Amino acid sequence: MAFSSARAPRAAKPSSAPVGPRAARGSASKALPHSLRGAHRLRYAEEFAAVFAQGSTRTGVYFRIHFRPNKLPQGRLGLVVPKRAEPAATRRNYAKRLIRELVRSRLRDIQGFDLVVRLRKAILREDAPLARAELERLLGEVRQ
RNA sequence: GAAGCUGGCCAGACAGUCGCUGCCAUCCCUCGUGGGUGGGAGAGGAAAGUCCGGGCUCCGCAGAGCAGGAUGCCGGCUAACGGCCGGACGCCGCGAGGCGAUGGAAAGUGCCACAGAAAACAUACCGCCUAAGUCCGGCUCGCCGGAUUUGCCGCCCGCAAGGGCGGCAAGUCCCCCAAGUAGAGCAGAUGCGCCAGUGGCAACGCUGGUGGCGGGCUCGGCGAGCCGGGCCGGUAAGGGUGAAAAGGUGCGAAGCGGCGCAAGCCGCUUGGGGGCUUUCGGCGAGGGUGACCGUCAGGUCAGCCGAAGCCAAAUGUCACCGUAAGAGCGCACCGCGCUCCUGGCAACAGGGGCGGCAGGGUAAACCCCAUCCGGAGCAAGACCAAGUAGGGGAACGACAGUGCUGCUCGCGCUGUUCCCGGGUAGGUCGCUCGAGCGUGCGGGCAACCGUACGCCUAGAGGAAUGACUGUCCACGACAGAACCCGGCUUAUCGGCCAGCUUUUUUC
Repeated sequence: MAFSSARAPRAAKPSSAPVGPRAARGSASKALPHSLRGAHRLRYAEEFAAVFAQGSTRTGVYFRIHFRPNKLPQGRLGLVVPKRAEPAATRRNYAKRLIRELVRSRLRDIQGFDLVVRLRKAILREDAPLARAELERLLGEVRQ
């Protein structure tokens, strides 16, 4: 099970978690937020665990997404790219970039949600459009 | 030009838009894991495998022995190395060059496919030899009795008692014999015998019959001799195999074989052990000399002489063995071993001399030898905040457990008592200025070293380099930092540069 990513979960303390919320104001001044900086990320193991435990799930060929309302003005993204799905480090990085780029352009769809995207199958470079379309479809289901 | 060899370098480029992570400057706020603006930086030659070596950090430092691991031609470089450089040697390549864990195989153990008698030294096997022994087979020759006791039967002699002869059965013995245990059967009318007839005075015949004896033939038993084979025994040379079975090659001479009319040419061989022995030599009971010691019996040491006998033995000689046959040599070179000289720091190379040519390979098989090796690793480790009883020090110390890489000894810890006050992935540091990079100069064949000047070149922490658009080209491989260096190995699209080699003037 996803060694590289599962490392974090255990530790995060509950007390330190709820700091992020306020940051959203700065970006809120802009019409469309395109940034995926600190406030838009899931950082702690407890946050991941909460999404897995309480969120909804949609599954496709390449991805499985978990999401849950977070009572914040912005959406937050977490990635799980297991070594089992993609053994080569280079292509694992490629998959993360692909996901981040796509989510960044669709930030509005996940506003107010914590989202975890989990890779299920290696994405070959020539299959990228397929994977991209699938992720867009899955993201579309978040708000329903 | 083409084909190659070696070394080095690059790792799509440019522009725009939207994004990501640090850094610097500045600004804003709800003051922190926040945000805005500007500037500048942002993966690799392998970042990989984690295979070596080191730095750094903590732990241990009480060691000793055994075990274990690594390395393995020589010299140098280096912080260190299993790396690099230079050299030596071996192999490969026409060559530039490439490859090589390259100490020891007379310390021991093991292994050596197939083939082969045999794969390691001692045999066994084939082959060869074979006196005696033993077994089997063949051929030839010989033998298949005698004496005696008892019983029975037959015949003869005698009036009878009884005696004689022969046969059979059982038993005993062996003077003699190479053998006597075992004989059985068949045929034939001729040698003997017997019967009948007949001739003759007789000796002696003739004719016919008979199958008793001898002889013949067949089978059988036994013995001897010879031959052959097996076992046992001996065995030096030889044994188409194989990567390898104990040196090789050349010339001359000799011999044999083949080819050729011949001259001549070609091929093969020139081995093996053994007996005897002169001289020289060794051992040798003992004798004698000198020195020393001594309890005066002798002892020790060093020379000398030395009977019988034994050993060794070049050479000589003698036959013998093997080979299709015969000859039963000589010289030289290479290799090998020992030794000396020269050159080299050394590995090693060159040369000279001597030699009874005696000993397969494998050590990335165990092993032996030499050298080196404390453990764990940045989740090391340090600090801070918040927070529960985990930790540290000292003293004592029997058992048990446990730690010190493994084992043994040994030492420590867990244990008890007393004292101290804070473990952990939440954060900060460690975290990138370093055995650093570039250029020049100097030293060195080189690896590398020294020096001057210049430069700062990722530091993330769910983890940063991407997406889209356009243009161009040789159409883009392998692949993503996680404490840091030096190496090795592996993966890899294409291309560039330098030096060199071969072929050579057109492939």
